[in-house]
Amino acid sequence: MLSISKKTGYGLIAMTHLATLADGEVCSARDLAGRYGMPLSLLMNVLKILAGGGFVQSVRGPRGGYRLARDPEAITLGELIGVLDRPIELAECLRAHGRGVDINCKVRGRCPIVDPINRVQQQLIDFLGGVKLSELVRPAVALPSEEGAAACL
Amino acid sequence: MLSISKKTGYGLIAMTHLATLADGEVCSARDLAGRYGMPLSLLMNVLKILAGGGFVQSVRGPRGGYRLARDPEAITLGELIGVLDRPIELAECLRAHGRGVDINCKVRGRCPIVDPINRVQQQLIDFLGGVKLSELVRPAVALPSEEGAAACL
DNA sequence: TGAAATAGCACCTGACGGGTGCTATATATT
DNA sequence: AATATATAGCACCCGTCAGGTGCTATTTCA
Repeated sequence: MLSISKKTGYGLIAMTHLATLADGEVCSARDLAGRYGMPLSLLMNVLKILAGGGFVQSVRGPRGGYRLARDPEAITLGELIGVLDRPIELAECLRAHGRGVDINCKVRGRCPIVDPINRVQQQLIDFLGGVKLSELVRPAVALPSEEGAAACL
Repeated sequence: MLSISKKTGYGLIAMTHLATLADGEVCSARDLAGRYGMPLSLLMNVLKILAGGGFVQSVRGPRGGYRLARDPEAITLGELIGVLDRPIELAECLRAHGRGVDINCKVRGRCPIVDPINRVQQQLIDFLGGVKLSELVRPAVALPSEEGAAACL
């Protein structure tokens, strides 16, 4: 399937919102979930992963929440997908060993499409690695209301 | 998940092999399955789908098999993924209504990432739609042996 | 007539995406 | 100190679907 998981979708929504915050400001998971109609506990899982990956900083306690830990210019769509979903891997045999092709296949004869698919995969990785979070925020529509629903992802 | 399904993988292997056949020659599903170690009945499903989609022609009866129905130059990776896997759709809300954005979301407020993701998706579609089967075949390694195994996809 | 091939079902099964709930821990406010 | 609000970290459930198997019908060459 060539699609983005809901986890990644929720993560992207959260990240784009956090990117609109003023310096030092934080936003709670509850707030984010309420704004965009995302399931709270699932969003917390996502934010936890993002915190572990160094994408967001968490502030505990009342008035706590999350803020971006890095410049939106320095975060790419490829990275986020890699952390929230899984590293981009068009085929099992193309494990991300740097840029090499790893053969897990129980192939005696060579599979005719490993090389071509690997080429395509590299282009895909390069492409997604070039899409910055800041670009996703550009027409940034920060929702003002407390309640909305984004069940689309 | 950003990956190619096994069905698509099997289909690609089959198509690349068929692309190496001489004019008028056919290759049976059994032969293909044997060469590349693909499960026969599953491959037959795949070939059936490809036949239905007008990508290959089927010849029934003994000495029958499959051949390409179109010029490898006129078949794109994007098309094959669309038929064997499903149309490329990064998010549910981005149904392939031509090029428009369709909102299935139960969104009251606007989801902040629909537009950016749609842009990315379009670029992805354009990219995969530009990869021709003929390009995948280029270093074409047609397996000579009767038996091999390509369990990598 | 029989063997070799595709055509077309129906069905099984394991993995995983998506989601929920509970408990522990940190911290600001009172 | 107490309490309320937040994150942290689990354990677990469930429906869907990719991946795969098996059987039967149909076509067609030898």
